[in-house]
Amino acid sequence: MDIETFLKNKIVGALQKVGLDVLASDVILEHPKEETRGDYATSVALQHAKKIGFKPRDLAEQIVAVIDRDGISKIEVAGPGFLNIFLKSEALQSIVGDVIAKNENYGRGSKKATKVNVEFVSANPTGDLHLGHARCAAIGDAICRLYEFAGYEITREFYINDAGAQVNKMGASLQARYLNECGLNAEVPADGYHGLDLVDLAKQVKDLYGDKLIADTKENFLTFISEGIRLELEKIKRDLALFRVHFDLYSYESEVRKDGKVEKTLEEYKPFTYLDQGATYLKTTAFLDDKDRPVVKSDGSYTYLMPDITYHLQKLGRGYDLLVDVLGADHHGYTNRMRSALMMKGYPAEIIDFELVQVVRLMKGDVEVKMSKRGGTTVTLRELVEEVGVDATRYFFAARAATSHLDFDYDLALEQSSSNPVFYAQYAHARLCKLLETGADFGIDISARNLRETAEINLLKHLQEFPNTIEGCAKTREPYKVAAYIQKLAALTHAFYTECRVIDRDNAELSQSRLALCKASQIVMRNALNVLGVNAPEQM
RNA sequence: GCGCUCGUAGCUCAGUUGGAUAGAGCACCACCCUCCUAAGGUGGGGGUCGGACGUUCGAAUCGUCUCGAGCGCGCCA
Repeated sequence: MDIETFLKNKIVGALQKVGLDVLASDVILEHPKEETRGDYATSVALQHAKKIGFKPRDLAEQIVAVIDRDGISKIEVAGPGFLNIFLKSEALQSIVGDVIAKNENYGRGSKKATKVNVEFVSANPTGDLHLGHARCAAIGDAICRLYEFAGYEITREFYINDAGAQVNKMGASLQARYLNECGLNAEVPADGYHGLDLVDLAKQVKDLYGDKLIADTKENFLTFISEGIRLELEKIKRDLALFRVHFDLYSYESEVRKDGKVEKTLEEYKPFTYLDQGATYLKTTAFLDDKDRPVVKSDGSYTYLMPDITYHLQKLGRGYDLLVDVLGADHHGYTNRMRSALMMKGYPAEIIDFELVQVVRLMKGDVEVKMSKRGGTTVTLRELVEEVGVDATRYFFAARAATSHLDFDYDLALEQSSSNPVFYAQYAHARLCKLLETGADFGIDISARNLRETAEINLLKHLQEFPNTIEGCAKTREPYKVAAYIQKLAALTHAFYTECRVIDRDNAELSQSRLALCKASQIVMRNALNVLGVNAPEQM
């Protein structure tokens, strides 16, 4: 049993003796910043005193009087009624053996029955992935990794809008570029895609088809669209792989629309639709929306919303307990429409959740970098990765709350010093690996019984928090808190390294205990970095 | 006008769902290698938590109002 559960059970037991029924899961243990306040502190007495007509301090005194002291060296009442708990050192030292035994599974949550579908990136197949997609990819994948590590069953899904107006524009733009490649005059439409990446695709199309597509026929146009989508998607998948993001499922809008599935869905929504000026509206205001939304235009074609609803219902039909859509923050108006539409079918509002990812500004010093070097309109994911690397990019994007605007500091991401958080964490891991290698002949003492320095104890306590951190971050989908955990772990590791000499030929027993702590810390650092999709190098 | 996301140190951001003296990193200043990676560590200055009122033992956190920023409010996606 881990220490926190062990303590919580003791507290619950004590509360029972006083006549209060409290669940162990409702007991909140804190880690006081000041050592004088113990290894753990809790405010249970303040929270529950009123229920039985006690003053908080009196209840706290009662708890101290009756609590089982096994494993506890000291427990005292402080301030308005906090309980400060001091552990016996053996209790803390036992963490080391626990971590080493579980190794790559330390921190992994128990298997949950919840099946979660996370849809993210879902970029239109009309151009390269850019900065915004990169942040969505980093956050989306980190959320998935968090969920998986915490024990949830997850599906990573990418939705491809291959049927709307956007792909028609892309097809027309590609056609113009192709004609240019064939030495003919043609202009990319004003509202088309002017990026130079389409020139590359046009060359590829020409290599495949020669000049067979020159004639301006419907059939040829459809070929430009299908080939364009295929090639764009190939690039997107290649860039995602480079970024270490892999999807379980790619879903196509064209598939969603097949076999009258959208028509059927529309039919099912009949009780919630009405006609206005030739267009069909969905009564989303009956639920959470502030405005009804058109689903069929007056020309008979669907708005984007209709196939989107069909698609979400199809996802739910596959048996997920929760859908998560990771979207750019400018899509926030979309959330209530979709949620309302699902509620019309009887789903609870919580069946779907949205992660709104705020914009990224790329900064070089005080100057914002807006344009891509290659003449494109924005900086692409590929460029970013080539310049600063996958690890730094993923870490920086995942290390901030999705809802907050992010300034990505180019120079900082490249810096090889403690200023750069990624470097700082990876360096801590490499240092631990080096110590373990150098001290390999000592062997490791899993009991870690010689650890008692402040730097050692602080590190032990932090290692102990890892499983709870994972559990909590997964529930709230906040990978940036894992990054915060990593930074603290790195700081404690470096402090330990400086203050405690690990390999000491004159004191083998102490060395064995400290090497065990190194091993445990190395495991936790590696597991934590892995949650963010960042490598843990063994040497630097 | 309505809605969403925000407003915390000079800068970038946390703040464990209402707890003790509001934290971290960067930047700045001063220290620490005869010894495992100084690619590191220790210490220091720096705050009207945008503002006001309210809720209670207790508010950066919850409520109302207000000021400011960004985004959204289409038979676009």
